[in-house]
Order: sequence, then C-alpha cells, then structure tokens
Amino acid sequence: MVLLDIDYVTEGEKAVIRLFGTYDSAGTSKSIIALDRGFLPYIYVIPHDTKACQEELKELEIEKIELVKRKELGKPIDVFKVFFKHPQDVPRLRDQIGDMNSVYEIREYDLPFYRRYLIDKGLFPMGQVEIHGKCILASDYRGCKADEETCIFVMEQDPHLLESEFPELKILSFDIETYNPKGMPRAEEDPIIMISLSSNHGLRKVISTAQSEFDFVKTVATEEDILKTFVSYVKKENPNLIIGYNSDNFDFTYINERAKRLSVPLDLGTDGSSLKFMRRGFTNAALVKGRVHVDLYLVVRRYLQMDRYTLERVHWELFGVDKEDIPGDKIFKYWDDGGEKLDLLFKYSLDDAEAVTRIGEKMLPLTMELTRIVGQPFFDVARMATGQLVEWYLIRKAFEIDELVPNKPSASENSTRRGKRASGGYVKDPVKGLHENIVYFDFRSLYPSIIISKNVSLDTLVEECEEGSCHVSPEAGHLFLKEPAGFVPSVIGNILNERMRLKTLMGKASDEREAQLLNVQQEALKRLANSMYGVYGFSRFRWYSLECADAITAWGRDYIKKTMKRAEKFGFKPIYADTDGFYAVYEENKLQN
DNA sequence: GTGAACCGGGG
DNA sequence: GTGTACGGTTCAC
Repeated sequence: MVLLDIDYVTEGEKAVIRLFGTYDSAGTSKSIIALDRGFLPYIYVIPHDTKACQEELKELEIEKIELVKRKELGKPIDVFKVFFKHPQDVPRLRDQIGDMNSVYEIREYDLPFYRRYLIDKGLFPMGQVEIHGKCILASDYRGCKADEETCIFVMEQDPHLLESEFPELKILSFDIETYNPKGMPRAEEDPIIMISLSSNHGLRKVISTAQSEFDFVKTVATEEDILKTFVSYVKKENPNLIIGYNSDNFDFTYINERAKRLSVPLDLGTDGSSLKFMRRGFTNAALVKGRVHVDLYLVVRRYLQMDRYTLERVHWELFGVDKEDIPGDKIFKYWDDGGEKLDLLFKYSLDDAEAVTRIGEKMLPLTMELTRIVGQPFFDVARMATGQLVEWYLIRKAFEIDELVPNKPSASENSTRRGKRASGGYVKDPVKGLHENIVYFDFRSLYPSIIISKNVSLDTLVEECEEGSCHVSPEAGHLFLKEPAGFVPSVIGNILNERMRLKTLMGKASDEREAQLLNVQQEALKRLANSMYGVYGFSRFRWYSLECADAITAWGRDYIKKTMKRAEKFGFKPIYADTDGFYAVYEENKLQN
C-alpha cells in the first residue's frame, strides 16, 4: 500500500500506531488502516553515575530500561534507553529524570511518537509499504466507525518499505463561496452558498442552493444539504488528498463552524472520524484522518518568490493566464442579481476549484518528493519550513548511524544564541545608474560546497590541532579536522552525489515523464542541500553552531571577493553583490589591460 | 534605535 | 499532543 499518513490512538493504557494507506484493487482504490500495538515510546538518558542512575530509574513508573551503545559527536557513549508505557507519560517523567543527580543529560525526549515510529521502522510516507496481518471489516473492529470499504489490519510483524514508483493519487480540490454583504464573512451569520469540487479524475461540480442550467451545478434545498452533499461527494470520490487554498484557516474552518450550527456531521475521515483542527502556533491546520489535507497557500508561499499570494496572482505566475475573478465584496450582489450574474458566479466558483487542481498538479510533486526524502508525513511536510525539513532529515540520518540527536535549545539558550548573530554574507553597495550587458554569477551552491570541502561540522570543530590536519576559517580562524568526514558534511555529500546520479539518469531518460520525475527529485535534493547551511545559523535549531555558521560565511565572503577580483581581470566589473552572488557589467574595452 | 504590534490568504 | 508559526514591516516611544 501507499503510506499516506500516520497517527496513534490510545487503547486502554497503550498507544497504538495507525498507518493510513491506500491501494488499488481492480481499478478502485481501497482505504487501509494498519494497527501496530508493539511500539513503545522512549528517551535516552546519559548518566553521570551508571549504577546510581539505574537504581534511581527503577523507582519510576517506566516500562523497561536498556543500556545501549550510541555515539555523541562521533564518539562512542553508553546510555540508557528508557521505555515508557504511553507517549503522554514522557513529558511528566522526563523532567523528573532530567533532574536526577545521577543523570547528566536526557536526549530525544521531545520527538512526536508517530515521527519516532517512522524513523525507527525505516518507513517513508508516500512510499510503498508492506504490512502483515489480515483484513478485519471495519464493523468488526471496535472503536472505529470506518466505512465497510476500509480495511483494518492488525500488524503481526514490522512493516517494510518497498522500492516504489511515484504513487498515482486521487486528488480532490474544493472551494467555498459565502453570502457576506457586510465585510468579511462571519461564520455566525453568513451562510455558505456554494461548494465547488474538482478532481484529477474528471469531477467538476458546484453544490449550491441556487438553480442553474449548467450541468456542473448540483442544486440542493438548504445550506444544510450543501454540507451533507459535500460530505457524500468526498466519501464517494474517496480521495487520497484533499486540497484547498487557504483552506486551513478559511474554507475548512468555515465549513466546520457552519456544520456545527446546522448539526451536520463532517465524518470525512477514512476511519469515519470528523474533521479536526490542530493548533500550530497561532494558526490552525485542518485534518482529515486517512486523507491528506494540503493547504496550497502554504506550499506556494514557500516555493514561489512573489510579493502577493492571491489565488489569481499565483495562477498567473504559474500559467501566464488570467483567471476570471469576482471581487469578494461583490459576490453577494452577483448572487442576489441572479441571471447572468449568477451564471458568472457559478463559473468563477468552479474555476477557483479547478485552479486549485492545476496549481496542485504543478506544486505538489516537489512536496511529494521532499516527503519521500525527509520521511515525515505529507501533511507535516506540506506545512514545514525548510529548516524544519532539514532537521527531521538529519534526525533520521542521526538514527541511522546511532548518533544521539542534540537537544532543542531552551528559551534562555535560544535568546543567548540570538544575541550573538553570526556574521552575514558579503554585500557590496550597488553602483548607481542604469547598467547594460549585465551578467549574474550564481553562488547558491556555495555554502553546501564549503561545508563539504572544509568539513564544517560540530563533530569536527576543535580547539586546537596539529599543523596541516585542520581547515582554518578566514578571520576568526575556527578549526575543523580534515578527517574523518563530519556528520552534516557527509549527509550533504550524499545528497549531492544522489542528485548527480539523478541528473545523469535524467540525461539518459527515454520518455518525457520519467525525465520530469527525475527532475523533481533532483530539485528536491538541491533544495535540501541548499537549506543545510541554516541548521548552523538558526538559533532554535538542534545543530546550531555559531562557529560553524561563522566559518561558512567567512569562507563565503572570501570566495566571492576572490571571484570578483578574478572576474575583473576578464573585463567584468562588479556593480552589486549580496551573499550568494554578484552582478557585473562586461566592459569590452577594459579587456586589453 | 528598539521593541511591540501587525500582517498574510480567504469572501 | 514526546506540541504551541514565521518572517517581514510598520508603529510608538
């Protein structure tokens, strides 16, 4: 099956992992929920005093303790792996353990349970996963309200990742229109008048309380029926992905509020569960179990550099085609006017949903690849900043080599770090005037190259070293061992090697589709490699290091200045430079000198 | 100059 | 949920 999503539920005192998947069976996609009751939460405890620590730990309400060998900045270390009965025991007990006299430090105490599971089992969402067990009808499985078509496995063995093709997923886009004559829509007063649907399998539908000649309009009696019909379409289409534009904070929030007032159940999940909202800081993320809800606004904002991100602007940027638009504050008038105006409103509404489908087809492959590389759920990856992606990638890589993950900085540690910022890139003030014959020298891969060639890493940074065995950074003179390869440099090295391999394959690719797929994959790797520098420079990151960040930018400034000097000898006069590149004008007459 | 407050997308 | 965005700009002093 394709692994779409993961979470856990509590049965009695135990946490049960649920893997949500899909597979094609005779042309129709089936939803699967696989249960794993055999995984326990744990943290690492680095003792001061091994014996005393073991004695003290035994006093606590924990499941079991193991003494295991791990690595700390590449050096072997013996640590306790302390297992708990339930993930919710961890926050309570970890502080107690951290405060014990016999304990030096606790580690990996804040990794969400389902993420820990994916890493430890070597599973990658959006990849093919093999599970072992027999199918139980949803109705025979207590505690689950799933449809009969949903198959529930209780796993008997660990699941396995299979080498996989790019999964063909069913995607449903949606968009709502509201009747809001007074300013922005208020869910307590303004009804939903349309819900538009569009899928990558040919569905085009507007559900509304208004009549229409258009065959794509499905007219129902009440707003209540709009919502009920929406739910039944989702169940019938059974999409793997649901996408919207600003749907985390607008469409789904609004639908949820109206459905609550009208007592319409929003049981959209493949397990029969209702639409849920997760607080993510000050904003929401809308969650449908077993289907991945993606808010394209967040994805687009991350990958496209624009000054505004309205649906119209994004559509224009991606396709160069203007989209029909009715200003938000005029929609109620088009509705009231009826006739041709109402026709336009129907078209506009459907076009919005179809624009979401088009934007999704363009933007989601990259997110899909990042999901398969980073190995965290698509839902999370679609909402993660690139820095977070890099961190979760590194956490998985650290696990693979038994390296302990550094802790997140405390609030005070974070503010100390903020206080002393690493020096930035080199900036040359622009030469005033209108320039012609401009060339741009691209340095975007400079930082990853520096990290690799200078072996810039926490585990290679030393106070002193023998003559010739270290790289010495310009200005501050930080020392990095030339051998062995550091953790982050080797991770970046592997990413870039893999990227080169894919680019070679791309050149040999027989058909267009294959080449496009390889291109997205190598783009995802490039993105990851180029974001890697951030792990040293961003204060709230686990692998933060002022010395590493500082050394990288110092080498960067050194390189860019040297390159500019060299360019000048060839007749290129630099007119502006900032961090990762510089602009120059070509002056032919200067070449003779 | 500094830190607090505000803002995005959506109708 | 082993949780609490984010980064940029403007405002107020």
